[in-house]
Amino acid sequence: MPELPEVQTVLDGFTTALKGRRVTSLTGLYPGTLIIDPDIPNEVFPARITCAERRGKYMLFCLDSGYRMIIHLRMTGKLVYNPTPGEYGKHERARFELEDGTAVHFIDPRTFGKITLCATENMAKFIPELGAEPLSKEFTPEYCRSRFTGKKQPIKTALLDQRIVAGLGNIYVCELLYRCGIDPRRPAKDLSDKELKSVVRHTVEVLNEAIANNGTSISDFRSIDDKTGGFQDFLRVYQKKHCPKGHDIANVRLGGRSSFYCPVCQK
DNA sequence: CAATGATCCTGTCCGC
DNA sequence: TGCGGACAGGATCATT
Repeated sequence: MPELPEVQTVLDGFTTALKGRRVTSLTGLYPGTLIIDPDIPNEVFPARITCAERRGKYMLFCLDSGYRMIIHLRMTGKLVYNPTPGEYGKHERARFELEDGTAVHFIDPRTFGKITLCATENMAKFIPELGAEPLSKEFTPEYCRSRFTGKKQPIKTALLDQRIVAGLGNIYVCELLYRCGIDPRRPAKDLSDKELKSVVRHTVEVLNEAIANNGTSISDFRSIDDKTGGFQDFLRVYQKKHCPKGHDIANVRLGGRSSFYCPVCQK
């Protein structure tokens, strides 16, 4: 499931694959996958991508036709560059055709992923409120304190809230809390300043390690070249039976999500 | 306003 | 072997 490091990996690959190339068309192949802002005409393509950035788990693109594109992979979305054009299996939900005849396929078995085309001034309508980028200087212990004050919900749930921190998902929150030695069930408001410092430090640490390894290939995550990520080899608690120290891992549901932690190491 | 729950969707895995 | 059911979960919407 793509979280910040996986989205960054896909974005880098997609940008590289499309660098200097003209996209001749974008075709939606499943109802609801391709969303088009009613304020824009249909002539979005052909176009070149002139800029690409990530915001949380959203990929944002500028097109030289003057419009914007937003891609969210949700659970199972993948972008696959295919140098030999043609059909691409039953889970293909959208297709970018390039002028040289190659294509990028949007593959998404569970169909939650979305590609949005919109006018620049309408961007905000298609992107929800997002909190701090965890790899920016905005993400500090003081920021966490301000957002966690009065929050009774578990720290795990608060960190998954994209309005508080943008880009974290279930895997990395489980992992960073293990590194912090913090029980995921603890109310967010109860964390000490020292613990918030630890949360920030370990969030940055785990995300940077994952990015360096091209993400985590749990489920079926692949980069655009269909390569697996490598961070799954470094997971310490997520879907594990034992933590690195040999203790049994517990799995509780918090906010409807399975939450792996070590009852001995995390207090 | 905060917190919880249902929803979307399909591949995978488990038990019988 | 095959079937039903539980499970996975990001974001959104509805409910408490």
